[in-house]
Amino acid sequence: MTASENRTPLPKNFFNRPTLTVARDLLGKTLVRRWRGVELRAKIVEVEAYIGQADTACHCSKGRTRRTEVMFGAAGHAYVYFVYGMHYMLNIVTEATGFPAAILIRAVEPLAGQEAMAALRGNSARNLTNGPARLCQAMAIDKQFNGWNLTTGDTLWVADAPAVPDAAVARGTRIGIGYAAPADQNALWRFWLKDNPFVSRK
DNA sequence: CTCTCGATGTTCT
DNA sequence: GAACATCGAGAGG
Repeated sequence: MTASENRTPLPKNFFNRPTLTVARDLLGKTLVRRWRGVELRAKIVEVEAYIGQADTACHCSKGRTRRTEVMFGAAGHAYVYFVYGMHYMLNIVTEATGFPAAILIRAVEPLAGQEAMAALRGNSARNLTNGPARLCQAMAIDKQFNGWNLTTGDTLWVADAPAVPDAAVARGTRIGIGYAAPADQNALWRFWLKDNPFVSRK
């Protein structure tokens, strides 16, 4: 088995660390989804961190509600939410139980199962996985995975892959958070792989 | 390439 | 009732 075919799920301890560290280390790892007998695989190429109740960009800044409950839970679980009346977003919960934080997966690069992904997106779609809602559609990720344990290797998980060197990592501000306080809008909490064509924006 | 705009339903005020 | 961690279509350069 080559590194690109690794199925070993990242353990809870990988996610139970400072969110910015986890975000940076998630780059290059493999998102795996078993769907109707097909294994969909994609490399994580862009992420954003949402950290704690003091972060006004984070949903958890509104407190512990039915929606944000998962973020207050154990690391390594999925936080999937619905926005704009039509889009799902995939996040991974980080840090200790009781501290709300998560990482939004913003873009991935398809590695296997591209035909199924294209069918899920609608075969006329031009952009397969370069956006948080697009990748959810391409990998059949919806509300059923909210609260899903991503560390067991069942149905949806993150597989280990070789670490990405610092020279390949870029960092900037988060996207689509104009409602947040200026300091939070300016935080460099978005990470992506330099020059990767599947990143959502330049 | 850029931009503007509408879709659509859950969540919280 | 307003806002929303977005996307795709359509108009224009």
